[in-house]
Amino acid sequence: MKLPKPATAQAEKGERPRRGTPGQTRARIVMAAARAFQDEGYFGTDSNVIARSAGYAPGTFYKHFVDKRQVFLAVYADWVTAQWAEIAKMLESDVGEARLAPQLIDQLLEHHRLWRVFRGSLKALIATDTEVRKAHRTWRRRQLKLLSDLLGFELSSKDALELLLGERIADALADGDSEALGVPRELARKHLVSTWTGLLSRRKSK
Amino acid sequence: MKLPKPATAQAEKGERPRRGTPGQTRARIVMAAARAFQDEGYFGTDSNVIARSAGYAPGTFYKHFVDKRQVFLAVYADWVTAQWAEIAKMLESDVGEARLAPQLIDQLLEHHRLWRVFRGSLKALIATDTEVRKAHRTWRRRQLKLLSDLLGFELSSKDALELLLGERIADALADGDSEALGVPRELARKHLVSTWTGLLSRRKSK
Amino acid sequence: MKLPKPATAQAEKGERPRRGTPGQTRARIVMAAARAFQDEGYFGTDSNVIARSAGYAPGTFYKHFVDKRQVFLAVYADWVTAQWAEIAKMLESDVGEARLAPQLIDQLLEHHRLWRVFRGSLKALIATDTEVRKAHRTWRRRQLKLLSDLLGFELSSKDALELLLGERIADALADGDSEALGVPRELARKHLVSTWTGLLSRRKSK
Amino acid sequence: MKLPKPATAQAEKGERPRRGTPGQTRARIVMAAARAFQDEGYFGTDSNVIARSAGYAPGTFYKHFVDKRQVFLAVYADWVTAQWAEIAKMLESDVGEARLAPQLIDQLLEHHRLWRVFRGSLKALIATDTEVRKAHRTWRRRQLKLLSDLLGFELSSKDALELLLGERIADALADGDSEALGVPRELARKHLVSTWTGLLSRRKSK
DNA sequence: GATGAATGAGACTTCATTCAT
DNA sequence: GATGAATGAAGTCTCATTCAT
Repeated sequence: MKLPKPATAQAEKGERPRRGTPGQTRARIVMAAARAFQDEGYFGTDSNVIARSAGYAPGTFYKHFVDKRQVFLAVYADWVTAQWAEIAKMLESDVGEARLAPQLIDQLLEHHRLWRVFRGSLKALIATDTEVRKAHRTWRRRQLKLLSDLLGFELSSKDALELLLGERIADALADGDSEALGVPRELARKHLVSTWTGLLSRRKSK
Repeated sequence: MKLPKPATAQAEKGERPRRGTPGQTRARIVMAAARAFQDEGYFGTDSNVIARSAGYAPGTFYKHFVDKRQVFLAVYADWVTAQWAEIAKMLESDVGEARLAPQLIDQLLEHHRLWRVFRGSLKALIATDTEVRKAHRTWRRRQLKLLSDLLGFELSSKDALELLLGERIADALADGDSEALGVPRELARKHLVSTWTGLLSRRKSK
Repeated sequence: MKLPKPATAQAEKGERPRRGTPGQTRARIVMAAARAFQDEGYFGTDSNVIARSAGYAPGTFYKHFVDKRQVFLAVYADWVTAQWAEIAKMLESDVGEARLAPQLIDQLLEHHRLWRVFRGSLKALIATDTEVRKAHRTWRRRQLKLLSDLLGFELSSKDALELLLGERIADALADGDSEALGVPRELARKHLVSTWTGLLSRRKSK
Repeated sequence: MKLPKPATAQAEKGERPRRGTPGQTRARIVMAAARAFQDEGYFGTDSNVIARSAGYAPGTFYKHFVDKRQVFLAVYADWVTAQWAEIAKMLESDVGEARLAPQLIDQLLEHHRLWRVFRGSLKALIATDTEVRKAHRTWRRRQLKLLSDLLGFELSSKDALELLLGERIADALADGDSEALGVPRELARKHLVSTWTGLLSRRKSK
């Protein structure tokens, strides 16, 4: 199973618009939206700001997305896609077995740290917005499938639980929740590393 | 250490408003807000609706809360308080050791299920709103302290991590995230029960 | 059968707002809307303009009408109501039989002249908007009933046809359509007068 | 006097666009606009939709019409032209005198029924838009002239009034207004037929 | 002649908040 | 303490129109 390239790949950064292809424009808007959602949260920005900060007029936004929620879904798709692209790359590289799990975890943590605010909005939307919830479940299933493919074996429901926990811990570390409880970052990190070490040790040749 | 009574305790249900004590009015508004936040989420309701559904005029809302965020904080406080009151009660009751952990966990899960949407909003606000974030951290510390008191021993950071995980799993179960990953509810529940069984077994007489 | 008083009756003209009763505010907005619809047509104004010209902020408009269409319906109701109030008054006055029909017709023509643009919008909305169409039909039935009551006999379908024609001629005169065809205003007027003379002659004592 | 052929005559149906003569393109856009105006009304469609549904890009629309109002005028012209072409054809055919009037009326009614929504928009625009009003009056005069030509005698202003009434009745039937008043369709139709029978009986040989 | 991406003013509507009563 | 009418800034979205290709 292959995840699509993040749409933003098409938007050469630093570029200004003025009559681009729909794909580029869309990608620039998604990038701007990602930034905005991360800076102010979904409920803290608006489509006009997103369009302008991508270098476009408000109307352009709605030529590419039927409503605000749709950019959110697009950003979400990019987020998942980008993360799994990195994971896949690491798994396919020839980093020594011992160093692989820490590396994966560090990238997981970093990713969640960078997208902390976005993920806050995501949680709120999953709870209220049916369409976002549906998208979220779909991504879940795909992630599981993808990881099975990458590891070369079927994941048990125990594995899936560990995966889920991993993500939640990453979130907790990202928003400083664990520190508030006096859990040292390193402890949490170790927990994650050991979980994944187990997972990775079982993988088939590649 | 003692957590305050949930403010809503003051609002005898079924009561109609009209010139109550400030405390009663406030409590009624908090209750109405809780319902609204749970039904539509923080970003899906408005202060006028909350006031009206509590039986008051919009202005009354602002006599008791300087802004919308403050009711949210009040609801949050109630939420934490109510949950810990239940936990404390269970720990203080003489339920047999063996049945205590499952009972605690079931109440935890139920609590998160009932407040799923509210917790979605909470996540979003923690990520964007400094004041909510601060409140969240304060509650965290108090929870830890409270549990120590209840159990009669100092919690290690490992314990704290387990606690954190427990909450996150409860959230995951509440919003159906685990099902999407094919994790049977029972598996997750068992994980929680075993964690808490360990915790409880170490407690000092009371 | 009695038609309700036009809501605008409540709005003492020339008055400025600042905390009125809902009824007064609503009435002022309806009056402003009527003016706006008459000056620029339904599609030529907007709710903000209407609110401002009634002396209110945009939000106030939506406290009284769920959307723009609803003011239109309110203006429409006022229009019909006002016209029939005048008709009823004339029929109940003791103007000599001979002078009654001309007087009625002149008021009909004047009324349509004054509301020419509004009636244009009405036609467009009847054709496109289900809710307006429904309202229109309801008013139709009430008008017929009311006239029967006023005249003291049941109207035949032939009478109803004449009524309909009368209104359409009034419209045609109002928008200058008859002049364009070289139909002298007086000719059309006479036609109407003779129709109504017949109608009136049959009425029961009262 | 001769009315121009409806422009749409140039657009062979079923044809796809792409580099046609200006006339064909224009005609296709007019056809698409007619459909749109009839389906959603003038205020319910937009120029982009019209262009696309004619098979062109938005820009093409503005190559052929300086603004939205101009297509409306073109559709209007087509509407009148098409109707009078049919009337002329009937008058020139050798249908028996007795069957001519009913046939004319039925086509009149059908025509108005088919264009009900369009005519609603027309009414609104006549009331608000000077240019449309001017066009309307011009058409009126031409219709009168044309009918004189076809009948072979000068129409009196009484005749013109009957004509006007006929059209208004056709409108009333088309939008169900007469039914709402309990006027049976057949009654209205008979009224029209008898008017036209009179008119036709006076015509000079041809 | 045709394209279609882009525009931006502006319409509709919402909602947190105020304040005179 | 309570009211609720009023506010107005701001957000979502539309659409007639332009213009570089």
